[in-house]
Amino acid sequence: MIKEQIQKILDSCFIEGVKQELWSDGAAGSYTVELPKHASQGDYSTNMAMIMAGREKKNPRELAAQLTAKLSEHTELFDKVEIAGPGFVNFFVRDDVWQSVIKPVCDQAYTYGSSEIGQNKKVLVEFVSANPTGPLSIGHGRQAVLGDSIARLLEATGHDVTREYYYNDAGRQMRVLGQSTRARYMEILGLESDFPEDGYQGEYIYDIARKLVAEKGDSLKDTEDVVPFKERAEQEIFANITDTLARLDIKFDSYYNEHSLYEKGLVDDVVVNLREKGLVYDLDGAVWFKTTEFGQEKDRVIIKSTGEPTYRLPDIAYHREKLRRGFDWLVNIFGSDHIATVPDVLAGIRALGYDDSKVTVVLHQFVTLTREGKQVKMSTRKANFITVDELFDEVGPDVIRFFFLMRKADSQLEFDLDLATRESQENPVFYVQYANARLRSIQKKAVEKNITRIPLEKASLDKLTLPEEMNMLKALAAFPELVESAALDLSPHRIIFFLMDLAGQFHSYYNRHLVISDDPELTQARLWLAESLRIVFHNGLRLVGLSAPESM
RNA sequence: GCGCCUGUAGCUCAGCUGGAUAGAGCAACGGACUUCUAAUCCGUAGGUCGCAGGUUCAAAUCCUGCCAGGCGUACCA
Repeated sequence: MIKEQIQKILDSCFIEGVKQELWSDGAAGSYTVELPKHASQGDYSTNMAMIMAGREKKNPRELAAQLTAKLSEHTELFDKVEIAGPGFVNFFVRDDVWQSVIKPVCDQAYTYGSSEIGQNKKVLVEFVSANPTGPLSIGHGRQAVLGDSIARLLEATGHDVTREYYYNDAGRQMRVLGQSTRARYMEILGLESDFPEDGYQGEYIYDIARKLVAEKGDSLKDTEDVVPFKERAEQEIFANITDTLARLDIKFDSYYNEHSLYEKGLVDDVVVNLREKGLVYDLDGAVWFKTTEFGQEKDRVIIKSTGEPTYRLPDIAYHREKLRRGFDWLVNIFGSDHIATVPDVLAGIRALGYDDSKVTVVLHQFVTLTREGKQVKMSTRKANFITVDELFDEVGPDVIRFFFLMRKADSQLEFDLDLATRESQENPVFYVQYANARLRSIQKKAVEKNITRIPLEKASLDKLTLPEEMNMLKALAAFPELVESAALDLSPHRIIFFLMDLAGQFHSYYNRHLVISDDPELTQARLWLAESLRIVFHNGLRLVGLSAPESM
């Protein structure tokens, strides 16, 4: 908000200069207000003079001097305005402007940082979307946490968010799951069984088979049909998955079954539609989609010669359906192994006459697991992977969420099992939560000492003059902008880094200065600062689904 | 071969649409608890931002070419 004020003032000075013919309007829209790295360079700076100089072949420092003269008149906001370096103009904002940020923070309390920039735009966030063939692995965990945190950020910025889980219970994978379950069932009964070569070897299949034996005895032993086995396995595994997600405080608004697309004829309809447009053809008994017309290297099969569709076809139908359901923005969270599907789906919806710019795909790289400094290899089929559940039992939801959010999606994420499970105290999540708990503790102490906060209007906030205090106030002021950009860029990791930075500032301040001191006026001012810090810690933690404990 | 992602301190990673002296945590070393929680703090040390060119007043950031790693490149999902 302070940044916006500065931008406005800067714009008006720019226009004024154009009218006075000090410079042309060539630089309009290309100069920026930015945050300098060093305190000596002010609170904000602008590169306007250098941009103008580049276009007009004038001396940047001369232009900067003229700009500075205009800006210096705004004493309601600035202490001073300086020219520096090659032609930067640095703004030094008055202390009382920073001090005044406490009021909106405390007034808005748990809504501080939220906004309406999303304008109620309907967003569908699709994530996890794992087929029910086994428990959620660490890789799914990253996706679950990433998707849910992105959804939370979008909600906080005024979007109308739907969380959706898309799955397929009809494909080859599921048939193998049914066969695997049947084989284990027979095995438990002591009967001959043929475990499929590429079957699911996890212990959980035995659990499901045991339940079947307990419920049905050997009544299924002559059933050649794998469907009852598949259905039972699916039911159990899905219950397990939703339970795991619930433990992480992740809930979906809808589960979309791929099968329903076939039932409604929506898959066939895509083919008919594309055929009308001349974008599909038959070759070698298969049906091909002319993806080359959309900039790709080669055409792709959408229906195999066996008559079965490839994954592309239902995916295209599904995405068209999302758009038909009235969503303005489709956010898909995919693992990097799904890269190949993205261009096909985009080409598909474009071919069908829909706007593919409404689709944003967040691709996250893989999670590598290390234990004792060595990488652990994982495979769902061989069931030698670590599940989200197992991890949960060892470290709890906050550590899981925090670990997965500490990296941007583009980076491969190394999950150090020793660090996560061993000494949980070394974990940075506690560093942030501890700051929140300490702030609460200060407030409790004040109550014990019978010190109650006087109304904010009566507090002498001008007592907050320490550099540490000014820096924290500046961070508080920047929080709403941060939430906005983290939401629009779908980058929850920025919230994490902000919180770690602010926690560092606060811990340092805490060790050096007393909030509750002999000076009653100063104590009041600092108690209000503490309250606004606590609010921002709370809001930041909740925004990415972390808890904000009051004591630790 | 081609496409996407990554390469920044010993390790794990930030660095927003190019900006002025590249940051943090861990690990290492030395300090701080009769004061609001030491799950904390203070200090020291650590860098040719993979390499080479180019664009720009300004490049870790943009462009090109190499090198290294990951994921894809199926009539598997």
